[in-house]
Order: sequence, then structure tokens, then C-alpha cells
Amino acid sequence: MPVTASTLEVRPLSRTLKALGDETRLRIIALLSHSELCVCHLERALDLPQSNTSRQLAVLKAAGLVESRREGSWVYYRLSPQLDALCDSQVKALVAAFASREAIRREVARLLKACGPDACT
Amino acid sequence: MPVTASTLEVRPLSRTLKALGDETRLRIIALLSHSELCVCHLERALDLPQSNTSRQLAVLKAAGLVESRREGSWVYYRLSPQLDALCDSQVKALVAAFASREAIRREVARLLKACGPDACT
DNA sequence: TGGTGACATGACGATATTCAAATATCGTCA
DNA sequence: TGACGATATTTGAATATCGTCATGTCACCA
Repeated sequence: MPVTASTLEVRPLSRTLKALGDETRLRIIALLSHSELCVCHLERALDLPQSNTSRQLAVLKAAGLVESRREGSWVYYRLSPQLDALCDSQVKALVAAFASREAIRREVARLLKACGPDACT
Repeated sequence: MPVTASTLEVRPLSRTLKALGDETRLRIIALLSHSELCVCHLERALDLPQSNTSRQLAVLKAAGLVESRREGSWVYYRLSPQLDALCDSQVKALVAAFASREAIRREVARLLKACGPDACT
């Protein structure tokens, strides 16, 4: 019996890892490991054009890594819970590594003060 | 201070995850989680043409995920230790999940008997 | 209702990845 | 050395991905 992709059930995992295999998207995950953020936050933190930021978020969303909610004009993104066990362990390991980074935490705190509904209104 | 890829040091991780973001390559990692194997083993287990198997192994090797040693005509592949801390935690989580799968273990045991230097000579 | 800011998406060129088939290389043995 | 099996690499065509520009949509407000 060959070790097929389906018997191993690696399909969800391969999609997840494929979405994570990109520097920009990993930076987004690193930021979201600390807090829910809206697109304008991410745009500034990543120093990327708006359309590019939005595109990478769409990729992460399609892979089930993030989810979003709308609040007025702003759309907030946050990490999404993982249903697949393999995906869950991978994402948990990643988030744990990023969440412990003090430098990221500070940057996120700065972002939350500098812009967004609490400051831009 | 923007959250750049270099300050986050996600470059090695993005390369690793990109290499892992493929069903075939994940299947190879799953098999190698149980034992060192040669290309002929993998070819049969994956039911893939030789050139494809070899190329996927080259991708994994370029990403530093596997390493190889030659024994006569055969080339054995095994998982490679990870120097980067982020890569290491990701790979460890993956290998732990695969290593506990009894079905994979049995298939690997079968392969090791059915072909290779111990059986094909 | 018109205007503006926040975000998403269609279209495009540039670049990268995929696979199979053919070919090249390497080690072994006669 | 010459032939053969095991593995690696090259090739080329199809496909996918990336980043940007322009445009579209949605929510809010005057």
C-alpha cells in the first residue's frame, strides 16, 4: 500500500504550509500572534502598498490561517483556530515562537496607538 | 520601526516552509520521520517516476531539510538537523506527528524488507 | 446624494514552479 | 575498459505566483 497524500491526510497541511512559506505572510502571522490588527496597521508595519497587503491577507484567509471581521470602515484580521490536528500543531509552534518576541509586542503596541479606529477617527 | 523580514529573522523559516508546502514532499518527510531510506524505497512508496522523486529530494536538500549519504550505488536520505530555532521547532512538531503514525511505520518496515541493498542485491 | 477613506479585486508583465521525457553522471562488476 | 543499474540534471512547455496599477465596492458623513 503506497503512502498516498490522502491516506496521510497531508492535504490541509500542505496548503497551510504553502501559505506560510513566504516572508511577507510570516511577518503578518508574527504580528497577528500578538493582537488582532486591521489592514491599515499591517500596511504600516510591513511597509507595503495597500493592494499587496490586502492580497497577502487574502491568501492567508483562503488557507484558513486568518479570519476577519468588519468594524465600520475597518477590517480586523486575527489568527483563525485550526481544525486539522497537523495544522494546529504547526501553527501553535509558530505562534508560540512569535508571541514571545518582545520586539514584536512593542511594535504592535505602538501600532495600536498610532493608527486605527482609536486614533484615526 | 517596521517589522521587516530580516529583523524577524524569518528568511530561513520561509524557505523551509515553502519546501514543506507540497504534498509529495510532506509524504517524503513522513516516511523519513521513521527511517533513513534510499531513493528506490521512496520511488516505490510514493509511486512516482524516478526523476520526480529525485527532484523533490533535491528541493528538500536545498532547503536543508534532508541530507544524504552514498552507499555503493544507492543514496540514502535522512532528515537533517535544523540549525535555525524557528525551523527546528516546526520540523520537530511535524516529525513528532508523523513518527507516531503506526501505518507509516509499518509501510516503512515493509519497504526496508522489500527492496534496497538488503533485498535487491 | 455626493464625497471620502478603507479595503478588495481585475488585469497585466515579470518571475518562478511544475512535470515528464530525455540525457548525463556515478558506482559496480565482469 | 565496457555495460548496466541507480540516481541526478537538463530541457521545454504549461501553469502558478508575485507585485503593481487601476478600478470597484463598501461604510460613513456632510
